[in-house]
Amino acid sequence: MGERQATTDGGRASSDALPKAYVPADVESAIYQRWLAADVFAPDGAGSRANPALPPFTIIQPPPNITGSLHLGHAQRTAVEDLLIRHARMRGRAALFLPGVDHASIAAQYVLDRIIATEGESRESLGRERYLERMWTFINATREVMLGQQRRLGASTDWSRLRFTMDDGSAKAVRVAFERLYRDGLAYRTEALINWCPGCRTSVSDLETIPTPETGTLWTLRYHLIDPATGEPSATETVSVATTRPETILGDTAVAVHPEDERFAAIVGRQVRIPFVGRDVPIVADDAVDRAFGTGAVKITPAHDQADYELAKRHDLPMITVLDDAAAINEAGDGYVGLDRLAARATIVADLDARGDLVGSRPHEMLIGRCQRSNDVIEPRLKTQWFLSMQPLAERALAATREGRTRIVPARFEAVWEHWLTNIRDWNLSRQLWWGHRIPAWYCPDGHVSVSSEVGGPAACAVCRRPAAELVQESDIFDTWFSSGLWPFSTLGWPDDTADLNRYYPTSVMETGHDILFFWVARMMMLGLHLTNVEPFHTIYLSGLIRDERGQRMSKTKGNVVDPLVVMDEAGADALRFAVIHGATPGQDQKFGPQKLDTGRNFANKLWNATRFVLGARPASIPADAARQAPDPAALGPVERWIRSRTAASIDAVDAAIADYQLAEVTRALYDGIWSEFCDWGLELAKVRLADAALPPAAREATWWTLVESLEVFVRLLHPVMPFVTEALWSALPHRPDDPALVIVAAWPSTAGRDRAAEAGVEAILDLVRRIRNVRVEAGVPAAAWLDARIAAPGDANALVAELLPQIERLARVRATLLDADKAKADAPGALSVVVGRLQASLEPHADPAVEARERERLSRELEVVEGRLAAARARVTDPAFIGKAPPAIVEGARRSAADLEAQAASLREKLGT
RNA sequence: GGGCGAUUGGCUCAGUGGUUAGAGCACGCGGUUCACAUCCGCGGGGUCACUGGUUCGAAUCCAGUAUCGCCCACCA
Repeated sequence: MGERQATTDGGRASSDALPKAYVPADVESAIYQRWLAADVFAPDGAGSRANPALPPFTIIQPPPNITGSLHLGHAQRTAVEDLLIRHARMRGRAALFLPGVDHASIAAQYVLDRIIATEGESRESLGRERYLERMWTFINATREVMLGQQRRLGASTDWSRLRFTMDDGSAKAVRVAFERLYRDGLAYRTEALINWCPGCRTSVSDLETIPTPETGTLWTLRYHLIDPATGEPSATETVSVATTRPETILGDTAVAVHPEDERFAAIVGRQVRIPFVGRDVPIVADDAVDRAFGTGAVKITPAHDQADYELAKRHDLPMITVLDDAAAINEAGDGYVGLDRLAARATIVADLDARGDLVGSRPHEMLIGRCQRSNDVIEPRLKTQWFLSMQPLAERALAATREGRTRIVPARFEAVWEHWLTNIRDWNLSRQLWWGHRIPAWYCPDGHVSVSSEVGGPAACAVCRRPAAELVQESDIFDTWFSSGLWPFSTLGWPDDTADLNRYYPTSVMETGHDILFFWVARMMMLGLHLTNVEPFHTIYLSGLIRDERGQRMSKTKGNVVDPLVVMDEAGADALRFAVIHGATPGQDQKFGPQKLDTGRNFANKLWNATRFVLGARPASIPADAARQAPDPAALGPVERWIRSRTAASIDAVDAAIADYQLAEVTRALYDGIWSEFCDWGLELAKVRLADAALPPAAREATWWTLVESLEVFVRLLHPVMPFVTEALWSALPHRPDDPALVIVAAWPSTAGRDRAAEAGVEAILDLVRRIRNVRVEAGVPAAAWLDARIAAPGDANALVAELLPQIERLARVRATLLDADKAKADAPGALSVVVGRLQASLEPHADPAVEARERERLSRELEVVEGRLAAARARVTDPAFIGKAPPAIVEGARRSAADLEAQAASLREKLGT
């Protein structure tokens, strides 16, 4: 299959092949090809090492819109998903990461319309068939760009299962789902008030209508009451109403007042005449009217206002549509027919003024609904459309999270989830677009409705059995989110009873941005529960949004979109992945600037060079092709035990962070573990034994195998975050015969446990080294100078210090003499004193009075600090409230720390001679 | 109008009750240490937004305030 066998051919311990710095681009692409060749992405691929006894782990990728190239937000999502998948894969789970693309009907049409407009064409000029052909050409091009970006990022998606929301499988799922929902009485067709976008010429959902603040005008105008005696409008009796949309008076069918408003009590039940259209309409009383707003009386336009629509239904008022598809006045608007809504508004205001019925106007702050896509002002309109009853579906979705079958990360979004699902309104499924799934409903000349999931439609009218030839299919298509809502199971073969559906459904984690929690996640949950009877995923992981350096949302119109490809060209995919995961606090937006990439790039380089060093430091007694072996326990020194224990600590930290979805914490733990501990201290300490020709070979071999072992663990731990550099290093490291050739399918590390005693012992020595370095600098000792040092350690620490004296010498740049524990006090005059914990050192610089003076000053400052802390510590341990109420372990800790400080202060005082 | 989030060093952010609040970047000083200058060593820098409360103990819990941001909502 691949160019390698399933296992390594033993070690290849050599640094010759590794260049001095990690250079990503060419390495990355070669590695991706190796993964593909080894067939490791598919959970059932030839290279899979999944344990069949373990449950599978499935992530269905949120399908990006087909319309364009990916941005940093996609890169972050993919990085997070891929991290989870790679981790699960290494844990031995059959890990399916299923890729896909969304047809994005309204967004795609919007983009294509603008493209063809530059060619002098339009939707209408092309016609439905040619338009759709054009769309397929368009998306076939963009799709390749997007998939290339995913590969570049290292997404370990199973390309054999790539899906598209417009492919045959999705189309079938859509038809069957709709038929089920229709039969179950949840999908229904009715005339209702919908959000109409005149620019896109389609209805849009509530979620796609963006409330936008705007300063409009609030006009006050008056209607004349009908004189009951004459049946004609009275010249004197009027009622004033306030409106921001005067053109809608053409569709007014009532005036409403509050039932308890005494100002209007006398006229409730009377009629007013609507100007221009000459219609007489009633004055009704309704609680919904706000007495304090405007004049207290409100004109009612049921066909073009949500609140008016609700009120009209309560009062059984007629509903008159006055706007057409282009939002121009239709034939109901008498003298204004054909005028655009805004032109009509101006004309009507002028005409009212001319009649003397315009009472006044003032600027008015308000929220205007605008189209998420085209930014046109949305007009509410009456239309016959398909809707989906949401309440029964929402209840099950709510139960799933309330009862813990699905968990939302971070948990605070559960409150948002609750609120939205408990106040949910029915979903308008119909779109007057062409690009998408056509609603599988057929109408017969008698108006009967037939819904069918058959490709060819129903054989006959479901009601009157008229033949299919006489039926006409609905021309509307589905809201693009309808097919998206089926995604977790349509991708696995639903509605067919497929092997994939049985094995990988329900899926594991749904990762996506918190901005589409309602658009998408809630709908997948509701449709999934209804259609498959099970929660489609057990965890919803919500990512934050990526913003630019100034905290602004990235958007094409702002021109601040960062192209992941450009970023990866500069710093590599690993660096980008590290950066976006490093900032990935669940649900929290992150700002992204180029400087954040440096951390990841440098980190990859650091690990790269650490590996180069280790490979190059192989003792001559170990053959270059030796298979990896565990270090001989009998030959381990304190340093080796410390390295192994700290490596185990890193495993624990990473495991805990992943289990809790604290992915940023994963990068932090690894950065600290690899750089600050393993490289800064582990390797430096290990160099001493590796270079000591006087030691028996077994000791040096144990040190080297310890380094190899830790490095190998770190490479595996880091692989889900930085897959490329770790894969490159994996092939350079020696392995056991049964290790796989690729780290992507290597086993996740497990810990043999910590060695707390070794950690504490070495940690104390590291503290001593740190303090010596610090003192040297403060005393102005030249960095290159070697000082004589006398080191004192109390009884039980003495042996360890003795054993690690060479390491202390190297790291602190001193020539050390270890004093007998009994005679530990003797400081030479003029020496630099170091006191840390229970260890002491005195350094003897070249005789220099200036250094001596600085040294006394330094010790006084240090004593001051120690005494301050000591005072606080004493106060605490003598406080009866503290002793009585704090847990014993805390009290004990405080006592110990007070005693240490006391000893330290005493020794400092002695050195100062006070 | 309701809800949520943020507020910690110059910048970007960790840190949900326990000694002395951390990191990266930036900054200052020093460095030809044989893995790495994409580096090494040392250092300066924070009354944890504010006010009050709970507690032996608060950046952390509670209440309120302020500023910024987001979500939801049919005052025409």
